Amino acid sequence: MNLKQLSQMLELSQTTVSRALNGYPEVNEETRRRVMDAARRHGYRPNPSARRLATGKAGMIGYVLPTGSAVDIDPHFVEFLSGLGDYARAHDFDLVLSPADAQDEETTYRRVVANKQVDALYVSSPKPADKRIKLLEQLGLPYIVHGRSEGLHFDYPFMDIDNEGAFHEAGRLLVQLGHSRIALINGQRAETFAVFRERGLRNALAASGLVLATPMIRSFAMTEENGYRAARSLLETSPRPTAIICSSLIMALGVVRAARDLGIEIPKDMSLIAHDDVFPWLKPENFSVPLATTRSSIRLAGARIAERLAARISGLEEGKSGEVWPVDLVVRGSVAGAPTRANS
Amino acid sequence: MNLKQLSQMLELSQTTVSRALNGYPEVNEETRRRVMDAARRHGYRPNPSARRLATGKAGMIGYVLPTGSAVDIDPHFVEFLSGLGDYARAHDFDLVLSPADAQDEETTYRRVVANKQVDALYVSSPKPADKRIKLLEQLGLPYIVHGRSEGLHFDYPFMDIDNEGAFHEAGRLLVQLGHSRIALINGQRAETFAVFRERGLRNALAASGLVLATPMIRSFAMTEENGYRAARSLLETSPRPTAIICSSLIMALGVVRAARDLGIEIPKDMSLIAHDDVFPWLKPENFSVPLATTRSSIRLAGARIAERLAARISGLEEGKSGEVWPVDLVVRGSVAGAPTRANS
DNA sequence: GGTATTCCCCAAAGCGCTTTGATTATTGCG
DNA sequence: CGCAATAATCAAAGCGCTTTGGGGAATACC
Repeated sequence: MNLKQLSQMLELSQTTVSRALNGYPEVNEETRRRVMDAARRHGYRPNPSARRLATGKAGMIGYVLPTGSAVDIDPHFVEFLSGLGDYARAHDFDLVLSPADAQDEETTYRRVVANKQVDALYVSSPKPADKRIKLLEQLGLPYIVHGRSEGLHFDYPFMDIDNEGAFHEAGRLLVQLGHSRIALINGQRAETFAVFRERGLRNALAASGLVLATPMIRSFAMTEENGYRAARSLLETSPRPTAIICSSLIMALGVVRAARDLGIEIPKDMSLIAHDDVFPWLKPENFSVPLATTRSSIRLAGARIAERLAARISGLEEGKSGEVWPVDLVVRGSVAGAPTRANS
Repeated sequence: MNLKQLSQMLELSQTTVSRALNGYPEVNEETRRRVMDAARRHGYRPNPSARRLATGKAGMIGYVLPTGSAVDIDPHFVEFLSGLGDYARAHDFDLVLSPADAQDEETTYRRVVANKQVDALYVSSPKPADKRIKLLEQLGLPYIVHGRSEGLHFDYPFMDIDNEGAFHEAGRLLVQLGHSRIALINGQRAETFAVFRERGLRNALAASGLVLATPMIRSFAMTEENGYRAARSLLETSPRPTAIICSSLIMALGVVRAARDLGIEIPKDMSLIAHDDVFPWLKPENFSVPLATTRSSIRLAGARIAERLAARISGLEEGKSGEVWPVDLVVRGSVAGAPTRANS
């Protein structure tokens, strides 16, 4: 069933039917009702390709997916996607993933924009001075960044959580509990969130006259194995840290394993706080010692970004406004006062 | 730069230019070279919407993504996607995710097909007698199922791993090591893979005159927490199982935690084997006791499915052939002989 | 030499929609 | 009553591509 057939059936022109369906004012309300009704009854659905060709609007939002044998999409993505998908379903648009060579995403961005394949894009895992943001700004397609870049000389629309504040809080708590040797196991430095988290922790320590020394920082891709290695190398120094703050629950698994291997008890010998993006399949309260976390649902972020993208597409949202969500600090059994000298 | 401009520039008709570019035979090789060359130089890219409208081909493959507040996309999906994305990038097509209400995926499938939004679909997590397969068969769009259904009275194209064989092997190994009380912590029964795995294990036991009794089976969504609960409930019975086979690495985390809580040592008191889909962020060899696994890369499966979908789209692959990949059994420290009576 | 092939290329007709520019009723106003 | 304004509809022109159905020129065949 296409427009032509429908309009013949109604003995109206395609123009009128099209307008009736798309809510244009220059059509009699009675007629509109008739049209809407017939469309529903016959299950008429405008052909998206035709509509796209005519309007230039795609009804889809896009994401450039970095791929390559060396590239691992991380499991956070799927949670984010859940949120995005929820909103997208409710508002009837699809998502296009355009795989790109991780070495050369620019080509793909340009292609997607030039072809008008999508109405908006979202950008994730922004790096400091991220080129993709510059590019999109220049290409003029609506977009939102999930996270933040740094050192860009213009504003851009983003949605981020307060990584700095979160790790500041976490650090402050540890300091209050008497810890002074606090280590950080972070995600890769190339990611802006890692920069912010480090900064937050550093400032928290500085506020009490403490220093976050380079040897107390590890930055790696967030795998269990890297968490283990980082923790091990930290805990084998002397004097060892009495507390670790860690950027992901998955890494925290490795940290816990390292502590166990070394006979270090949590929280007696060492406190541990990790950032929790809220996975349904791995919960901090179920760690052998319930894990204190800085918590923020990445899924909700996905839904919010979808919402804002939709608003931008339809012109309801403009400007370059950034949005920063606060992060909860959830204290659980993995934190305790710093061990007394006798223990350490 | 569009076809019209390009053809004017070359002083050729759009027909000829189009044909030259798409490799049709009725064009002079010399002309073709000229055209190809000009197209490259001017960065001409056919507008996909127009092409789609004209040909009905979309240049995209689709996936209907079940969503809803109660639905969790599981982390396996992202690994699968990595593989799919790798292939898609290399062969220049995009992926469309169409979010659907998990309660009513049919509507979305119909829409996607009716609109010709994609050239092919892939279906994951098939259930026994999966309705989606019937529907697609009837709608006539190329598709491939990742996994298998059961009880369908027709053939369909699928790619699956040998779940039955894998758990058969795993079971056989345990039996050979003297285990007789073997428990299964499985994924949800609604998933066909869970049915196959149970069957594999059951047959392995039966081959030695043993029985996989219902009280020795647990079936839940594959989260750490469910792994813990299942293991706990199994290990608190008496006599308790001396070995557990578990359907996922994530669940295995919970199993290990349960064993630890109960003071049960792996592998001395209990052997453990889990299925490993190969995540970059969680590796079985890094469990506190290296975990024996049945291993199969879900990422490779993604790439293979993309390949087959592409072949189907271009008519290179036909028929309903299923493809079953063998699964490696990787023995590591988490398996040992059954404990002697004194220990159990 | 004339006719049949083959080789290249073209004009034009879609694909299904939106939108512009008119056209035909209807109503309002002096 | 006549003319302007308003409302409601339509025909037709794109959007950028593929593909059908020819057609002219060069080559082959008898």
